Amino acid sequence: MMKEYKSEEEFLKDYDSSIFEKLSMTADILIFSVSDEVQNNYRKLSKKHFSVLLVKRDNYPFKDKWCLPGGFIGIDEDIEDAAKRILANETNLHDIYLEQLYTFGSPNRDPRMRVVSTSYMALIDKNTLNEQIPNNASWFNIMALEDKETIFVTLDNGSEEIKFKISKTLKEKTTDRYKYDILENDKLAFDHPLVIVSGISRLKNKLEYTDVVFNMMPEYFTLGELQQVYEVILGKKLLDPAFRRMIASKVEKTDKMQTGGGHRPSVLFKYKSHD
Amino acid sequence: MMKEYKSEEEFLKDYDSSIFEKLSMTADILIFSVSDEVQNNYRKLSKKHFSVLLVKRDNYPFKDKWCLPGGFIGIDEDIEDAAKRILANETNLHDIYLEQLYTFGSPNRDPRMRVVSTSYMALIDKNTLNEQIPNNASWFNIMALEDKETIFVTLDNGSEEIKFKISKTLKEKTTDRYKYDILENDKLAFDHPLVIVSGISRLKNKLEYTDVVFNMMPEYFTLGELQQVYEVILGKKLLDPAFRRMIASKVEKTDKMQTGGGHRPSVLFKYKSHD
DNA sequence: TGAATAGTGTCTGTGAGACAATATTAT
DNA sequence: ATAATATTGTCTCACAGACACTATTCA
Repeated sequence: MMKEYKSEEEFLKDYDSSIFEKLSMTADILIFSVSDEVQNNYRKLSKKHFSVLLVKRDNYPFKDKWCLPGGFIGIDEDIEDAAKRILANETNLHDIYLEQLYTFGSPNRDPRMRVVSTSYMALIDKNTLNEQIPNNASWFNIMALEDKETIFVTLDNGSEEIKFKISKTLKEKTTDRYKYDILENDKLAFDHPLVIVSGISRLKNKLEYTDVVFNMMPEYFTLGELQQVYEVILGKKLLDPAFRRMIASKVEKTDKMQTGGGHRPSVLFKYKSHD
Repeated sequence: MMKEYKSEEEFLKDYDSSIFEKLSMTADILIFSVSDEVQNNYRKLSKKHFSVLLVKRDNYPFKDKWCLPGGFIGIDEDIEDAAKRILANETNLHDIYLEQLYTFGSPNRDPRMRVVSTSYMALIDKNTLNEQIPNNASWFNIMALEDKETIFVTLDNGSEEIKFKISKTLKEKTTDRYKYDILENDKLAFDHPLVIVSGISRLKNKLEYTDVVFNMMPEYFTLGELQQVYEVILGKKLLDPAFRRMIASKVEKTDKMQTGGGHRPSVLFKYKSHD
């Protein structure tokens, strides 16, 4: 028989929080950015890559595999604060664009015990990274190919290549939501291939209807560079005039010019808020 | 000094999962639907309302306040499975549209202890509810008014009215993401006003670019009814011809007609997948 | 007949896709 | 001069907003 309490205070004094078995939580962060490839042809622009920061695990479980920067959430720590803490650990950056993505809660994600993980996406401009990233961390360029039912992803940091394959199945006919399953994966720990794929998908969508891209850009940029960033994340070429029309209201022309390439100089723009 | 392990198996055998303090997790579900208001004028259509299912708490904490259907997640239970279990508890429905929304993780959401909650949104067609909902549950019609910085919500189940007020602040200039804070709230438990508001916002967005609305419709419906559902959720009137153009590719005319109102009969349509 | 809803026609403006054309630089 | 990128012009087509008009029912 349940005891009758007269007030909330009385109830809380008595409350035994151990009646439900508790679990551990982590926050994992997709730190996305854009990298420039060194270019020797003096005429050509340096090619841009879409990239993500991974960390090599130096401990079990999944020792020597790569994973997303992450960590356990403190018992009195807000989840988003935990994400910020982890982000600052890796990059020493603060006040960064950070968005909660999805909470992964399959019972056997982690071989140690029950761990639920909330994933976040951070968008950074690499130029603001004045400090070095930690030894065990590395930027991987992302190449993703996608057909109706499969996603092929290759991550490349210049010396190592990580490939994995994900199947996608429409969850229901009324939406564009997919259930993702790992088909092939050697080098990534946990279910992080799923986290990466869902993050890429979210970012692609956000590019189309928000201004998030400017979180990955320096203060001044050319429209050509900006277009390249869109193209490399969306994975498709865009038409110049259409792109410029689309972006026109979001940017502001400055009196600075980008010169030095063996071609017509380009006006430098900056982000203009408001719409 | 950390012990050196030779293999993952060896490591796991030794692993002590108690080194991090664990926490509790719940799943809370926004069960959205559409209700018909009884209508006595034989000519008029019955007015539709956007509605959500709430449960009256019969226990501390927040005794006698209303809250979203929810419950603790079992130590070996997938979060989404927990959400389905809770949904079935309240409605006895299965195979329902269910979407993860957001994970709320402020340290003091729950006065008992640290509880992180993942919220889900379920969309149902009330006509498929053959069983009664539980005694302590009730459908509330949603009326939401919104200006630049505040959201006023009134929930009404016919005999009781719940009002609350939320402030919204743009998180950053590059997106349309808002930080919500509760300004006034008497009758709802926990941070559920925030959950409700973020769910409404998500649903509004989804209406515009997916077919989720059909999860709330019966198999056969008139375009007038369908338009009313859009209008009542979006909180604005739509123009008939524009609405019909927009919806045309998603529905299929049937040979059934809706008659009996004091006005021209209406063709019954059904959802047509593909696009 | 009239209130109420169902359904269509059409004008206009906006904006995206497509392609062509011109402009400017360093070597 | 030439390769490479920067930038603009313009035609067409699709589509959304707006408003007007016609159709059909039942008390």
